[in-house]
Amino acid sequence: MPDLSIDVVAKAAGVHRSTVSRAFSRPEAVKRETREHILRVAEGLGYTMSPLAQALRTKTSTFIPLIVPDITNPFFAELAKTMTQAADERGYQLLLCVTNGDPAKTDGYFTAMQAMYAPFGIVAPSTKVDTEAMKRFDFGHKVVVIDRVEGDDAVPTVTVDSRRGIMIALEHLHSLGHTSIGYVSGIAGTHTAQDRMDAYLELSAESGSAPVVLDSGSDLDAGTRGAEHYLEMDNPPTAIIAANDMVAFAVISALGQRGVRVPEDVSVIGFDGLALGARFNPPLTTVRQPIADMGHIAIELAEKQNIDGSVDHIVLEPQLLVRGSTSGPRK
Amino acid sequence: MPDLSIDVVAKAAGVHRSTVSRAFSRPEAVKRETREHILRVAEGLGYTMSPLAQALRTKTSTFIPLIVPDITNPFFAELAKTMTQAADERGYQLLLCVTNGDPAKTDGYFTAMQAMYAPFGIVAPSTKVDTEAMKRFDFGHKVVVIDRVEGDDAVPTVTVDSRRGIMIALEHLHSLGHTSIGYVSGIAGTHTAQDRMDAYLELSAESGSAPVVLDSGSDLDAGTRGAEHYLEMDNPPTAIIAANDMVAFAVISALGQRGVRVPEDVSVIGFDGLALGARFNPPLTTVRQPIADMGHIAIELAEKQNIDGSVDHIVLEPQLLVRGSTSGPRK
DNA sequence: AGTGTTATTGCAACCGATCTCAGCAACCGA
DNA sequence: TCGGTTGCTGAGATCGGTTGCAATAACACT
Repeated sequence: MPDLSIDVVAKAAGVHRSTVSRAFSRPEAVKRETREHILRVAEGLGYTMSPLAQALRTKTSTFIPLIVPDITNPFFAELAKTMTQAADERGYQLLLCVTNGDPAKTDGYFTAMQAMYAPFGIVAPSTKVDTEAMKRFDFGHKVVVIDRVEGDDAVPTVTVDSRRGIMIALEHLHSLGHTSIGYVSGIAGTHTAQDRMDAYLELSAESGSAPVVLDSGSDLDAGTRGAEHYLEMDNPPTAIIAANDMVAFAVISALGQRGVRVPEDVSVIGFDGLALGARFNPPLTTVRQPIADMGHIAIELAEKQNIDGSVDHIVLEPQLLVRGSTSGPRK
Repeated sequence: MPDLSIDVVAKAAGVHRSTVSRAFSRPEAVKRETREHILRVAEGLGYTMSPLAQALRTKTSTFIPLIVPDITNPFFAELAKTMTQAADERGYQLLLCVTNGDPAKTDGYFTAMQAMYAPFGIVAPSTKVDTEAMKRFDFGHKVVVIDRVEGDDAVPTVTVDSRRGIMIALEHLHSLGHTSIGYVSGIAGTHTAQDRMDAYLELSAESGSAPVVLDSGSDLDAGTRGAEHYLEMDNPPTAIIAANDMVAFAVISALGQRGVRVPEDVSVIGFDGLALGARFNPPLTTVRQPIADMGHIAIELAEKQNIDGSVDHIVLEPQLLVRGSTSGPRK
């Protein structure tokens, strides 16, 4: 395959470069026969335009970066999946950027994005810090964030209603007959995590029962710690709300290792609605976030902003997803 | 931030473009003072070179595509994670490409890669088909595959020794006292899946016990089907080897829903060594693949090939990772 | 026939780098 | 002092496209 530039196609079709260019990117500007002829020739040669050259010249590309802290976390993986799809439905090419929670890397990715003329970017932040970094770039105003953002209405966001989600979980548990419901938080840092926790505290108090936050630290072993705390209690709650599905998995696993059964001994409900939850043991009851919608909406918001400058803040409704990890309280 | 091209830096530093260029990409070719001066000026302006322009001119970029069928599968997620790291340790930028098993998409990605002057690519194939697609590109000879490849020694590969892995699993189970050991296969299509199955069949026969392949179909519900098959048997095996961790999860989950306990009633061992397995209920005993090594090695192989044209086939050793899903046979 | 539009296409500069080649100054030995 | 290196820098073409502008063709109308 010798280098296939626009010029060779032009020559082969007997027209000028610019005509070939137009045939591809501004079809209405070239006579139909000519265009069809060019396209046919190009096809025959197996020619495609160089996105690099295009980006360089037009100062805008179809690369759209998705910045996530950890692709290993199934939530982000599912997000990435739906976003890749949403992206190339619209002719974009998603670039996955994994920061591992390193703000320096976030910064690096931002400058890289700018250099690549990305029309916009999507950020699923690990910590509030990331959104700070964001603001240091004028690029910052072409980013949509999958989290709540504080004190900056200029950036579009899409989130799920945390309070509503916790409420749903609580209601589900109440309806099952639980009155003592604990909470295990996830990794702190995001507004979302904060919101869920706050919601739990508030709603719990409102319903008259004292909130029981199981010690969970702020690291990956939140689940384990929470489980230990549970075991040490004289009067442990009969149900546990986990800040997210991963934490729920960890809690159930840790509990299981100590001989505590779910849902027989305690009910556990997660928050996320990961597909993985269906294959957990037991299948995880959880508050489902419409992840696929989030992905699509994020891209729509970005495009919308790019066109008319509008900045929306979409809040989606979570849903209860009952599987096997909750049941009536023991005894 | 007005456009920051090499020319503005040149002007600001009072030198010619080409000197700035050299200051960055061929430091030894420019006088030290000059270089330092330029670098300082550039720094002050917050200038970085445009990877696009560079790629266009040099016909080689630092984008390296990682093509996976499904990022939602934790195995690929972990691979992606270690590869991003390995990549940017070496100054590359990993582009995650998700095919969802669609060969057409694989094709599309390949041409995109070529267009972006990727120096090489990494493919973790979902099916044998993908590697076919690969060969249609001259790019094909700058790809390393994370799987075995048949009939084409020209492409570097890195895999883990399937046979050895199954052997390890079998030995572990035997040493625990199991004699009747079943197998649940994963999604068919990759050589790896095939190899594991073959190894099971062979080794099982060699050890004198009749192989018991639990019906698992070829789709996502392999685990469920396997579990059902297990339940229907008059004399079910006392232990099960799952083709990979995800299948193991599904099997345990399905079994659990039917009241069968792991490892009390049946032992289950997986294959992969996913981090997630540690948080499963029970924590999954498994044959661990050195995923991180695979990522690094894949990149090394690619670089090596690019330099001296050598094509290696690395086969890594798997390890036993004992957690909680295996124990002695019941009764 | 003369002139004004409109539809197409060609020309050439430009995007932000790289790289070959040539120019020039300093340095070396004879 | 002069030819020969060597070291460093500038010129300018080039990578693969895009796009404003000019040129030409085609068609309509008076």
